[in-house]
Amino acid sequence: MESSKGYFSKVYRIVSTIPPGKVATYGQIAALLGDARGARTVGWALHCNPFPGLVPCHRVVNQRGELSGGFAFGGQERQRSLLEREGVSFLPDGRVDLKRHLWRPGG
DNA sequence: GGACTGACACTGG
DNA sequence: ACCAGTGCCAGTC
Repeated sequence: MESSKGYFSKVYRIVSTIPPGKVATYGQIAALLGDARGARTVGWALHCNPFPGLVPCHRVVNQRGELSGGFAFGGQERQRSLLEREGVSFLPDGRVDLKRHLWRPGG
């Protein structure tokens, strides 16, 4: 974990702290890292996600509640299925209801 | 050291 | 609320 890429490891750690049934935005994770402007780097770190299963990247969505592309876990449907199984609700638009499932650190 | 890339966020219209 | 443009950061070539 604590490899040369400390930044990445931090991302994986924070993402792994996201409880089931909740979703966090890249900006939120970046803010926890201390770099609210590093939202892009966070997404990239998840792309490099060397530990799928250990890092629930499927719980990480963008500010709009949209899931990642179709290359994440084998398709958006795969990601959506995982979230639905955890109790996450989806809007008719296919987006996550951040109003109900937005992860609140400390809350 | 410089340039390009990438699963984003913010601001303005 | 949405779309388009801009800025940020770390990693790789």
